[in-house]
Amino acid sequence: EKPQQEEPERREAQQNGNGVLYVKVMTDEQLETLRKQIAVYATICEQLVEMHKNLTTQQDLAGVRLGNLYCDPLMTSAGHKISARQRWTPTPLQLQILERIFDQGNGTPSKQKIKDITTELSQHGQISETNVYNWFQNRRARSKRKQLNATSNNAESEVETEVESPKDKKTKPEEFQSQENSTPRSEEMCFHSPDLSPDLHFLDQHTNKTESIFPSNSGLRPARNL
Amino acid sequence: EKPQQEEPERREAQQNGNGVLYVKVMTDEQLETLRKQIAVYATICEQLVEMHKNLTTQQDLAGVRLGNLYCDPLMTSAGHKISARQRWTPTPLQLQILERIFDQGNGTPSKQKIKDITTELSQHGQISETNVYNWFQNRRARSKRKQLNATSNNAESEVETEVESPKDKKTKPEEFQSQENSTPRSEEMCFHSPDLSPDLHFLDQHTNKTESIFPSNSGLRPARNL
DNA sequence: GTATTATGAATGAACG
DNA sequence: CGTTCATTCATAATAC
Repeated sequence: EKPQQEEPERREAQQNGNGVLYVKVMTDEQLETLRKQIAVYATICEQLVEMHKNLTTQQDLAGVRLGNLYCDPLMTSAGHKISARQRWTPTPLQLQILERIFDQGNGTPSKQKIKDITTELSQHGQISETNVYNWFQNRRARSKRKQLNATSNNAESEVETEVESPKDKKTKPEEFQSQENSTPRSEEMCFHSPDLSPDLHFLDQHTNKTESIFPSNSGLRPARNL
Repeated sequence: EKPQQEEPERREAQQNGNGVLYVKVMTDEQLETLRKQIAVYATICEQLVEMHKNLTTQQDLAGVRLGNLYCDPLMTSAGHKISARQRWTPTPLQLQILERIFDQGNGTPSKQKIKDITTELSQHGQISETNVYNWFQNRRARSKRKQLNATSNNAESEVETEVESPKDKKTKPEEFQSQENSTPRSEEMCFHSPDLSPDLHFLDQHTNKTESIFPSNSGLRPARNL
């Protein structure tokens, strides 16, 4: 079942300085549908959270654990090898905080700073100072590499004027290499709003300005009730 | 009840052969971002629903089996492909060249080398330096792993444990190394079960049709693993 | 269609 | 700090 306006191929060539930039094209209706879907999800999530809160006031969830109780499917024959995760993985909340700190630009977290951050983050999950230190090291290095890559093969900035400037955590240099995967893993999923809307912008191909798809303040935050 | 936000007019006139078609324009990157955001919501919703079910039924969590039941009204519609590519796939020709270079033993793909190779390969299909870099990384890593596995197979008797290998080099005594949340608080609650309640009808009161503009199989699939 | 495998990409940690 | 390694995840390709 599909929307009425049809066009199998909806790529359109758009000229920029360097040649052809491929963009996706949506109709108004499709956009509206999309917007609604997101809004619905947002609302549902909030309601479910609310529901959950009500329920948990009477019941503690200490027992809830996603154990590897079922053993490791990969090691069935080997038997007693319980694979423990050996590398730290930041929870979404931790990541969010880290990113925020990183974005504040104070590039070099001092020793003391690391300690503080670690303390704060440890409230949201297991973490060590080493983890924090490494994270900043990696974050900086990769950010820089991306920047270099971007400037080297792209002299022209067509979409720029983005909200973010110094950190560009999502600026994707190549148009055909659009991975940039910050895909949330389900194990790390939690209730926090996945940071919707603020960074989403449409490209105005005529004025070279960007504008947000949705109004930033009311946009995807229905929040009321179903 | 419909999320209430008024969208200022952001139409753009775009010429096509048949006249003026009003469309929205997104870059690949923007589309990808959007898609991920929705996916996050979808996953969160599933987890919340699951949690809610667990709580309301006072069910012992150890016994919760997850069915691969997909009942996502938002995602199951047949969409058309808006977003095409997600990951680079080398053409046979490119692969051939890459393998040849790899076999030459100069296991060190220097930065400049990468550039050259990329340039060469781009004549046979779309490719970026990152792709080349990743390819060599992966190629080397997997080659090495195979080697290790092969030699350890010699020992026999013990059934293969796969991940475990006599690689002491990296073993660093990390005192605070660990992952799993030992104290789940409500914000961090995570569930692995991809089971979605069949009787959730998200869109019912918003629209009658449940269509998605995204292909159901290309990324909005909320659950991590099938 | 569904399950499995191969492999591109992301990333925490280590090295120099 | 920049680079590299090791591990993990998601998905294209493929088998069933």
